[in-house]
Amino acid sequence: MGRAPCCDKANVKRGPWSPEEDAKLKDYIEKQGTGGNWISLPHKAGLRRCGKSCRLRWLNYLRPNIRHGDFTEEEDKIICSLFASIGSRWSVIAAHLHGRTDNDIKNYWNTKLKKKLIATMAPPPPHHLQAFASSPSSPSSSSQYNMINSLLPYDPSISTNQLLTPHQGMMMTMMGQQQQLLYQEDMGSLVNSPNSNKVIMSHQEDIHKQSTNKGIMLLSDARSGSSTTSTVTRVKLEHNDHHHHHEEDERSMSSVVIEDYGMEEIKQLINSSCTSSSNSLWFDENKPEDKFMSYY
DNA sequence: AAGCAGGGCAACCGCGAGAAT
DNA sequence: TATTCTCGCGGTTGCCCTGCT
Repeated sequence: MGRAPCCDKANVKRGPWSPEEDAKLKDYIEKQGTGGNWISLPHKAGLRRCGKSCRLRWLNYLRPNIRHGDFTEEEDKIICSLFASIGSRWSVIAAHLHGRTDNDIKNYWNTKLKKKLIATMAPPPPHHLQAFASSPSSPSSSSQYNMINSLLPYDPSISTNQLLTPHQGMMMTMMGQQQQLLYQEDMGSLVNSPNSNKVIMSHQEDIHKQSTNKGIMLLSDARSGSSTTSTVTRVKLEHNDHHHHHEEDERSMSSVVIEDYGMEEIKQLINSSCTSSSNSLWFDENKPEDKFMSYY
């Protein structure tokens, strides 16, 4: 059984807000407050709107001290740094940017900042690029390096070192929420898993269960099937044997396929660049166990 | 001038979490 | 303890504007 709708959709107005509606809502909230109940607010305020719509309109547009447009470089830094460390938790990022809304930041990231970041990186071929693990510790291009250095650090309270080290724990805290791990025996059949979190949770078990497989680890966004957010972003050798029984296999597979740019790819760009400027913290290609452990 | 494509942004949708009952 | 309700969040959609042909 589905969830009951929050309002009678047939009797509420949808679409863009008129100045009159804005004025009604603003006036009501300024005088009465929200009363802690957005569902009943529109009726009290004389609006034929869904409570959720009112809330969104107030939070993203009408409430005092909202700023729109013209993100500063400093704000870019903050957004990129936080995105690299916590992912797409826009509300948290917004909390660090006075007067900005999560929606604004999300839109800004999706439409401008992400592209800006990608454009600044040395653009790899979009498909079947051999990269990353094949040269994980090589210096970034100067443009990439400069871009990232211009982005980090953003805040004395969150230093570059804090952001990047101990990198594995922090990055995997983030990735544990956002990414999935899949094991594929065949690189030609890469697919996204609908059970990403479970895969993360049971990762260690799977290592043992699948210890006989020559697997690769696939990382991608776990949240949606959107082409912009869940594209296969990175395939990297999964060192599936902690006891180094398959070193030959590993050597033969030490390469990465980047299928497309998605959210995770951007994070990787940010972080791989960060690591380049801090002595390659992602993993040490000479330590196979690091290839795996860094994703925990 | 008209049609088209792409970008930007406001708004909507559905879900999870926590509070209330 | 179970169920219902509400809020808040992130992802997605669709409209409008602008630039190009």
